[in-house]
Amino acid sequence: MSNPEFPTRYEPKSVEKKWYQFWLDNKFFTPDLTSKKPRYCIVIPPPNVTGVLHMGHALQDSLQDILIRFKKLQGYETLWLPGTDHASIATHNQIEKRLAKEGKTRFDIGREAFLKLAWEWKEKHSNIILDQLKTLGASCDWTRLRFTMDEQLSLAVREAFVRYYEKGLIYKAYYIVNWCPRCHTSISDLEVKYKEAKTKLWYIKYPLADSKNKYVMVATTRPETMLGDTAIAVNPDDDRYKDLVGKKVILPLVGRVIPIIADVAVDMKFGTGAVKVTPAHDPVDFDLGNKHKLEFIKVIDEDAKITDKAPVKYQGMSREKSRELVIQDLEAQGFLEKIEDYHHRVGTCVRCETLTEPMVSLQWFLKTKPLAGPAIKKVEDGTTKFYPERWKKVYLDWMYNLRDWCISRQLWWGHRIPAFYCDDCNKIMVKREDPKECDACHSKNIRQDEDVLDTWFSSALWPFSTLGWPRETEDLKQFYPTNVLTTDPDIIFLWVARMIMSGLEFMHDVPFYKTYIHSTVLAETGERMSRSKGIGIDPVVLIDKYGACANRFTLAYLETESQSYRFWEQKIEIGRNFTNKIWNAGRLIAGMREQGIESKTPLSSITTSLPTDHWILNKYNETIDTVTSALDRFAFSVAAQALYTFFWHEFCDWYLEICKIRQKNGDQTDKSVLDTIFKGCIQMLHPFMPFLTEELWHRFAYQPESIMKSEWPKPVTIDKYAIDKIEIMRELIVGIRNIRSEMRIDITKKVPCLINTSDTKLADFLLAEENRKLIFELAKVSEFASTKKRPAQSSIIVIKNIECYVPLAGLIDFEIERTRISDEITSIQKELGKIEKLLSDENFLNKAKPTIIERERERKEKYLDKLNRLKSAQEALK
RNA sequence: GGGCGAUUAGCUCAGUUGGUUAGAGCGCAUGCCUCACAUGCAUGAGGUCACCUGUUCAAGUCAGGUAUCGCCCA
Repeated sequence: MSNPEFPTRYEPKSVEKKWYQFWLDNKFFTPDLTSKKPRYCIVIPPPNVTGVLHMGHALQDSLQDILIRFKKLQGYETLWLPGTDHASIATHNQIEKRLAKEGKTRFDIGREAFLKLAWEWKEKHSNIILDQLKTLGASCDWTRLRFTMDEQLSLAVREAFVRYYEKGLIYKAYYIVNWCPRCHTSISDLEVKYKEAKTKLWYIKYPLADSKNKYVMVATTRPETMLGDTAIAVNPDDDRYKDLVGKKVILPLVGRVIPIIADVAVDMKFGTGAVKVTPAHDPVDFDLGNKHKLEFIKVIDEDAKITDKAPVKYQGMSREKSRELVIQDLEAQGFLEKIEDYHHRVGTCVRCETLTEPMVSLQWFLKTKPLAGPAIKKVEDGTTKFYPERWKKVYLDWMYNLRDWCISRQLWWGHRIPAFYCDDCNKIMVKREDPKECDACHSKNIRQDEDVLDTWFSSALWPFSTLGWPRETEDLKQFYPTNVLTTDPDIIFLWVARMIMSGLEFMHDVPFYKTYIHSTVLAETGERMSRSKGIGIDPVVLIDKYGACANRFTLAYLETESQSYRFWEQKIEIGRNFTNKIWNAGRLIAGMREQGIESKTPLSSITTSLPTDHWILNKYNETIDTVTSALDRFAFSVAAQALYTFFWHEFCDWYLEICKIRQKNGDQTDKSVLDTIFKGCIQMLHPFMPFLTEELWHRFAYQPESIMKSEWPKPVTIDKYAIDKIEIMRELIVGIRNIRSEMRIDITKKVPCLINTSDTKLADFLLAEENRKLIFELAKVSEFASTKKRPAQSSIIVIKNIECYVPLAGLIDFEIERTRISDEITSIQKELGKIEKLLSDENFLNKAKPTIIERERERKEKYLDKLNRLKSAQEALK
């Protein structure tokens, strides 16, 4: 059949743009706030505004779209709220890179000019990823598109900051933070990645102040920081050093006299058991410094250079250079005992991989303890749940050990901290509106804090700031709390935890009831995909090449509870071939319709009396149940596979073949069965394949005007009386095909076939005209009749209580037939052996459930019967 | 060091509450361009479920341990 209107291959390019525009034009993505339907809402995890789509987005957003479209069909008023975040550091880096090309830094051009450039950059790039989401088919409500630096969302950030501050949860303090000398800002603990590094362990002698020929030896991986040492620490239980605690040593190269302190935090097994303490440059030492009231001497500055607090000769040197010189000097002066190879983990900036520098710095912090309590409780008590459940523990473990969050960044792109300082009286004001003068002394000499907030501070408000908070909007009333958040494991701490905390703080309710953590898509090698390393594939290319539907379906088909899966281009053939299969089934059915298939859908009750119709409808009903319950528990792979198997291997391979035969024979059937199933399938496939299914919906002129507006299919009432018999018929057909194949019987040559059974109802059923015709065609059979005796020179098939003979004098290779039968006897005997062992075991008979015992007895009967028949067939062949 | 995953067919992976001969896709073999589809159809081969020890009438499935790989946290 060649029909230019319905080509033999599904061509996604020709339909995708059209339908996306159609959905937009009809505002199908925008919820009707006046409807009576229950609400279902997802807020998108906002991608970076200047980013591009990667495989992780493709998966994550496909899954969200599947959920939204599924719930919409199920009768919910849905909202998928899209948006982007400003990605403070990432965007900053981009702009700075451009400036660097002109030989400039941001400080050369100043804050205003820098922000102008950043906004230009944002405007230029913000549409890229959004347009890519559209090609994926994302049914986001673009009329509600949000950006974290929108006026409204910025207002929310400011409101949140002020409220936290007024409650005493935000404070400014000197504290040890992670500093990136290249990004030139503090970063949070979560933004530091620890990497394995091969380095040395230097052993340095610190002479005792009261007896200079005695010394304490310490081991360190960072000798240059010794310039800022203010103590030596040992474990109080360490017998080696008990006598020394309380004494003083002289810091080599510097000459400072520093104490030896005892603290349980010291690991006796590390190095010599004595460690140097640099409170200004190490988190553990920082705590020690506070506890033991040590001096904090900052010897490394924001550029990672040695400060003027160190001896003059080292000042202004880089970390690396000063290390070399310190070692050289220590050795020259006899303080260096030895050097060992060592590997440990060093902190690097997630953005630029520069070694981070722990340092004491004046920053803004959010107290997390008071916020964490309720956020822990809501997860412990199941108000908000993680899927798969194991992530709950990951969340809780982190929450139990939460440290205060450093929220200030020494950057310009972002939400500027609404704190104002009076230069005359030093008052700090944190306000919703910019103040004109100092509250205390009325001086006009006031200035705003230079720093901006961590991007995640605004992201933490996302589930409600996007809905209008702090205003009490209709959106907020209708869609908060949202239903589910879908994201990847990395984001649990960065975002999920913080959203739950701020949601509870400001909205007094969780931001979402369910958190689905999806798999990580890895490259073929099992490595994480990375654009910069050239590992992995670009979803944009895949969508262009194979279409969005193939891409989405494949990703969902592979999405199990596993923590990751490998993906490479060839895998998309699963989806590509399936889209084509659906398309072609559509072509076939369209052709049948032209020849008189009427659409009587929806079917409330089926009028067909054909057993094969009831058989396929039964499978169809099961598929509806499987898909519905799977999607409700985020079992995407289960849902996709159920649809795949039913549509391809049951509906196409069997039912459509049956329909073709009926049509060929000119038989009248209730064609609405065909239509019901096809329609229901494309509806269930719609969340996975929105474009293809909308295209078919229109080609079949189904109602209503869009598949998006239709209702999720419901099971059809059927009669199961003949389902077992159909299964026997299928086994029979497969059996005959097997014989034909093994005996190398040409496809054009039809074979005669005889059945022998004591079950007269079954015999009548199979011999009934409508079924006989099916067997004729599907198994290429010439005659089909009943017999009581096995003909000579025939091949045999034994199924339950029926056997079937294929008499083929001259065509059967008896050697093959003998092998075939003896192989089957062997496998049955093996199985029978297991069953008999079970049934003769008294423990089994006493302890197993009666239904299990009964089943085993039935199986034994069945196999024994089959075995006897095969044995007599074997005899006959001798 | 702690936590969490993974280990099932040549490859990539499924296997709910322990209980019919452990499944799929790809690949492979054989035969087919059969008037929806060769991105297809039919048939088939292929697995001591990583290893050890337990629990149980019964373990791929539960418990403990070992090995290898991966992710996260310190």
